[in-house]
Amino acid sequence: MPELPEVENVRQGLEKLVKNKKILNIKSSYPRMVLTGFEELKKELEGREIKDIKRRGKYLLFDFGQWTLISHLRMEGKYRVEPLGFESQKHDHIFVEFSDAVLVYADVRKFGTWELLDSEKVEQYFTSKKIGPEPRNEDFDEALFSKKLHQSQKKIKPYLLDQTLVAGLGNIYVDEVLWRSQVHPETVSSELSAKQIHLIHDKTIEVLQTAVERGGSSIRTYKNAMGKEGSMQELLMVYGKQGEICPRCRKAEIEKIKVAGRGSHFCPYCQKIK
DNA sequence: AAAAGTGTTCTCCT
DNA sequence: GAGGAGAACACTTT
Repeated sequence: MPELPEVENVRQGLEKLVKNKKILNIKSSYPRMVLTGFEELKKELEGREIKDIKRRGKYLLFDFGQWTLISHLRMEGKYRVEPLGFESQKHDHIFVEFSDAVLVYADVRKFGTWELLDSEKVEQYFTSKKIGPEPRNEDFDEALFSKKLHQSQKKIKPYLLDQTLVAGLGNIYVDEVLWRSQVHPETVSSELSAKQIHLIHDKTIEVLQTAVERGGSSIRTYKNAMGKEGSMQELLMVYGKQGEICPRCRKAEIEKIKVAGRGSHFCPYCQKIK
C-alpha cells in the first residue's frame, strides 16, 4: 500500500475530485471488502454528500456528517474518477456514482477494506487499534516515544511498523528513517541511545513530510487519485538499493536482509548494532 | 517456477 | 504477559 505520504496525496486528489458530491448509487463486484456490510453501506450513503475527506495515519476518512467511511488501501488499493459509462477494468471493486462522474476503488490484491462507522465512534476506532500520533512536531511527543522505546525488547524496525509509536511509517520509509538515523533495523528498542531516539523521532517527521511534498514514491504501482506519480523515489537512499555503495560512507554496499518477515535495506558500515 | 511485493491481523510457540 | 515466527488474505511480477 501506500504509506502515509501516498495516502495523503490520494486524499488531496479526492478532495479536488469528489468533495461536496452527492452519491446517487453504489455498486460493487466485491462487496466482501466492506467489513461492516455492503448492503448497509449502500442504504446509508446513497443520497448523501461527501462533506470532507480526511486522513489518520494510513487511513482515509470520508466524512458524511453522521457517518464516516474508513478506507484502508493496504498494499495496492487505488482510487480514480471516471466519466459516466466508462469501461470498468479487471480489478475494479467498488463504484460510487455521482450525477456527473464515478469514483472507482480498484485493488489488485483485494487486501483493502472499507468500514462504515457512526462518526462519533471514529476516535474510539483508532484508540482500540492503538494508532500512534501523527508524525508532526505538535503531536509526536519525543519524551513519550523515548519512554516506550526504553520499556521494549522489540526490534526497532517492526516496532516502528506497528503504528503504535507513530502513525504512517511503512516498509519503505522506515528503512529510510533508520538509515538517516544510523540505526540497525534489528536493534533492540531499549538499547537505543538518547541520540538515536532523537534522530529517529526527527527523521520520521522529516522523511514523511518531504515525501508528502514530493507526492509520494512511485516505485511499484502507486499513483494518486489523479493518476499522477510522485517523485520521492528519487530521494530514497536505501530502499531497493541493495548492492549499491552507501551514499554516506562510500565504504560498504547496501545490504538487504529479512527482519520480522520484511525485506530490509541498510548500510552495514553506518548502521551497526551497538 | 518459486519468491517477493508500499499492510495488518491472527494463531501458535517459547 | 511479551515477543517472535509463520500464516492468512489474493494476485501480479520477476
